Amino acid sequence: MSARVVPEGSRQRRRPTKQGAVLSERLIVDTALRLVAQHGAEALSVRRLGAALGADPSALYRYFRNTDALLLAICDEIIGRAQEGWEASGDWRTDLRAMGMRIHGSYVSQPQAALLAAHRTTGRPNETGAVEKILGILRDGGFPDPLAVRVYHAFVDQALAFAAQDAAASALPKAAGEADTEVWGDVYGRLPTETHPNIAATYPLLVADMRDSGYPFALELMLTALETLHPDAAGHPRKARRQAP
Amino acid sequence: MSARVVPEGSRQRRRPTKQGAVLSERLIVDTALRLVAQHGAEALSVRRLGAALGADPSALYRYFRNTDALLLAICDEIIGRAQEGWEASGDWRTDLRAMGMRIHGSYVSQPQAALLAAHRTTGRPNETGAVEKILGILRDGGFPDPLAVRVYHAFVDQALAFAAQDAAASALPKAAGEADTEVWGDVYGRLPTETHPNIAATYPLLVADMRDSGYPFALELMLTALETLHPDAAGHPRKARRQAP
DNA sequence: GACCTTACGTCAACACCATTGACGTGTAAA
DNA sequence: TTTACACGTCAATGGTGTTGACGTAAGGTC
Repeated sequence: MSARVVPEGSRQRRRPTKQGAVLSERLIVDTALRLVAQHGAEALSVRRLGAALGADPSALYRYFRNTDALLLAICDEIIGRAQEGWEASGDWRTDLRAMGMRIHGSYVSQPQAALLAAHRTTGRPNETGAVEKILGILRDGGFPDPLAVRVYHAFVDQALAFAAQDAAASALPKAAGEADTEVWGDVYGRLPTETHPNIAATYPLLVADMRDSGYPFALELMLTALETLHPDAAGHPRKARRQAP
Repeated sequence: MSARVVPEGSRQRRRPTKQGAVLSERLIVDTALRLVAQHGAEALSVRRLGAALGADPSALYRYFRNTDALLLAICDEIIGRAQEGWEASGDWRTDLRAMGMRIHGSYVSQPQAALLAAHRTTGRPNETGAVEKILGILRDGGFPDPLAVRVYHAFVDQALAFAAQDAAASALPKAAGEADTEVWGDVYGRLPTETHPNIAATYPLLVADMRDSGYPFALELMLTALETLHPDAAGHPRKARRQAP
């Protein structure tokens, strides 16, 4: 049972299932994404996916070695959708900002799948393509290689980490999500000045701010710091404005 | 079976299990943490925890409504440990850096609990305590309230998001984790210069850098940016050094 | 010390999960 | 037309969280 999977390229026989579906890697991934989008991350199981496809669950093992391989395929699809139609502007700040927001947005738009996907390295084409692009932005932007690599790492992990964080918030089972929201009113709103002076003093600001994602601001902070680290900033620390000089 | 759980405060009867263990919320949480530390993330299941305690697995449901409640309890313990023995130095850079690394480190040391808890708001004492401390660092450090709140949000979310990200890596089933690592050698190492010039040019640097967490550098970048945003930096953009002037 | 109440540990069962070896059918190539 | 084998199906294995029923022993009361 070791060589069960035939790679998609060399598949030839397309035998339909009892229920008439003709399976393919593509169809399976799409169905999985639809399943997750409709019924939540916990709805994704081999059995349910088999049912949604109109096939025996074990048929999936003809296409993916195990569920992990299937997950990686799903991840790559999400990464691909994030890059669709992107064009480099030539300014590294603009391009990094756009890339960050695209990655973050794409994952958050598929919260359930993002949760499964955000921490894996797939090595598939869409992923390597994204890595290549971001490294290109930094190197073409004038960052020396060792710095570019460190920045790439921090930048990508920040985008993915926040994406997962925000996706998780929207993907929580409804009960848990409401419980979390209530905590802000029930617990934080009632903390006395004596024990928690800083929370008490800033409570209205806190409640308002915590409603949105912290990523856009965190991203701007990272870009600000990168201005400082950029070789051009060495002698003449420019005022870090986006507008034309 | 609805009112199965008796809150820890009003427990009185301490009946030992067949194997002689006397259960308690505390003992269960500690045992769970030990189990994970010793045998890895995948060793934490109700059945295995029951065995480690010397009790029937279902006995746990006398103490926690479900595994989610158990993991949240574990989480509060982790937040608590992150702050143990911390003392404010008075310098906001130093204190933020220490707090960030403590939170991140503490979560990463308990990957599976971190995964569940990093995006939840518990409102329990250890959590509110941490919020209060970080807000204090920023406000005492001279950040005006609206900025302090925004920075707090970005800072905490970044620490938690990276913690979850890195925790996820160590919490992966062993096979999946190795697969991710291998991808860096098998796929990224073989990408040709023609299609992926930037990856090919920086590959050795990339491999070396991706082995560690991106968080420490991301944290330094955030601190650098905060120097720029701090009111003191307005007229005389100081050279952003940690040493004495 | 005897009695009650009931907390709580135990047992058995349920429904779900991923995975795999064996099997036979239908497809595509020869 | 024959043949090989890809691949869909079936059945079984050993894991998971969770729950209802049950009895025992612990604690409070007298």
